[in-house]
Amino acid sequence: MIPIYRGGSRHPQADVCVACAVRGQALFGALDDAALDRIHTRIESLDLAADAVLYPRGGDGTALFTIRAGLVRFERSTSRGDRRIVRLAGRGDLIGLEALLQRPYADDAVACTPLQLCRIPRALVDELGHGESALTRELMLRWQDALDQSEAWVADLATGPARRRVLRLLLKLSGLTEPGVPMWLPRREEIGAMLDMAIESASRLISQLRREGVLSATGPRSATVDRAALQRAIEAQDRL
Amino acid sequence: MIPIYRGGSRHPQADVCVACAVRGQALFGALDDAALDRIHTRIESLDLAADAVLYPRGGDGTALFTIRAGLVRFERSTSRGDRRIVRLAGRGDLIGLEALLQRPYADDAVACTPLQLCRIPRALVDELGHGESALTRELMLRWQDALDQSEAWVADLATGPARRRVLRLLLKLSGLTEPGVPMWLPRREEIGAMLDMAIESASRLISQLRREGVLSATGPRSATVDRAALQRAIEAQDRL
DNA sequence: CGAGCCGTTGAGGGGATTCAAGCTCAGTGG
DNA sequence: CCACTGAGCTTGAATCCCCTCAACGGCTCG
Repeated sequence: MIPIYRGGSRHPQADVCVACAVRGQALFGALDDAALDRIHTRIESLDLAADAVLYPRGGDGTALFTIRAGLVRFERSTSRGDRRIVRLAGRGDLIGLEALLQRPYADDAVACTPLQLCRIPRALVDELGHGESALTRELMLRWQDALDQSEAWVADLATGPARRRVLRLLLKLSGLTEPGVPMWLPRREEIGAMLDMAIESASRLISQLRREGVLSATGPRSATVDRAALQRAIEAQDRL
Repeated sequence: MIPIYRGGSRHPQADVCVACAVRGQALFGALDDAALDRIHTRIESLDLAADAVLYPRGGDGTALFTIRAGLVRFERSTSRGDRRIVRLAGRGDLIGLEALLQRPYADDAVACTPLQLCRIPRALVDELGHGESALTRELMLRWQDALDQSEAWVADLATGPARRRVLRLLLKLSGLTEPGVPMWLPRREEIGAMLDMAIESASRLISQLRREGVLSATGPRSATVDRAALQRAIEAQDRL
């Protein structure tokens, strides 16, 4: 586990940051240890249970968050009243960027799995941002990544017949999972909200893929996928 | 029209920029006239015909663009080989932001209508960006807007039955049109690529809406919508 | 043990696709 | 001048995919 205390003179959070597994890919990865030392007191670690709401759409953004472990989904409710999941974020992603612009959060952010986060106050980034062009560039990268993810969502998960969409969702989910550990398998209702289909359709397709050996459940909300079989299934699907 | 020459000492493009109708909402809107004077020689005006490709996905981004007039669509091709329109941009929008990150363009950008653009070299923004925190903030705003648009696309245009998606597309298109002028009406094949439906379905629904009086064609690729009737139709649709 | 949530499966109906034909219109060349 | 062509749009008919409605089983929890 992460050591909580090490050098007596340093703030515990500084050590946590230095040892952090995602630091290399996180926002402050560009900063050196000395800079980290200056900011550690402002960043707080945060744990959330699955299905907990990290922030609501419209809530005023006073902080952004780095995902150290787990999966977050972004939801909106449609004019019809039902919710639609519009994007996912995983380990290393920086979310809630709207906060930097003094804007309300654009989506509900909800934990898919148990979450480990770092909470970064808006003011902290503002302070560091002055003149710190490496940090600015890092921020823009995050924005572009999020945009890219969202557009890919349209092209991959909102296109084609139901079976194709489920297959591509499994591909994306398995990509968001570190090798070895089983993949997060959404509830049927959640698959429906991601792919715009009825829960019965989601259930039928997941069951079918289990029978085909593409998928096998390891728990109520987790599974392992046969990557090769999945790839074959997608190609077969696209050939039609 | 825009005056091309005014003060003898200034570069013609400077006058164009000062007089530009979208300057208030454009990237360099934050800059004053003096600053504009320094950069005008680097920005060039650009006109494109409908259906022309502004830049291709994967092309290396050496410039970004401000839309002065017209509509741009962003396309990707799916693994199945067919294309999918994932987002639209209109007047005042800044596009091709990836260029700032020395990244290849993420989508094909194609003109929906005749376009008037300003081409902004990447290097220019880089230079101005040093210390210029107002510009940086402006950039981040653009990024967040694009992300928001993309997520709204999922929630609005990729959700629900075909009729609902067509209605919401008309709503979005009419919102991107300045009042008075007729709205751009996509080809049926383009509607299909935006809403993931067959061209026959798109045709049937457009025809039906025309019969209902929501829509009336003013040309082969333009139409006017009855905003009130459209709103009523959407609400009726959502009530089901 | 009953209540409630979640997942599964079946039956039936409806909406969207597919296949097909015919239409208008612009451009081309006899 | 006008048939010829091809692209885009429309409409019909048949098919099929997916939704809806429904019933049922496993599971947790009060």
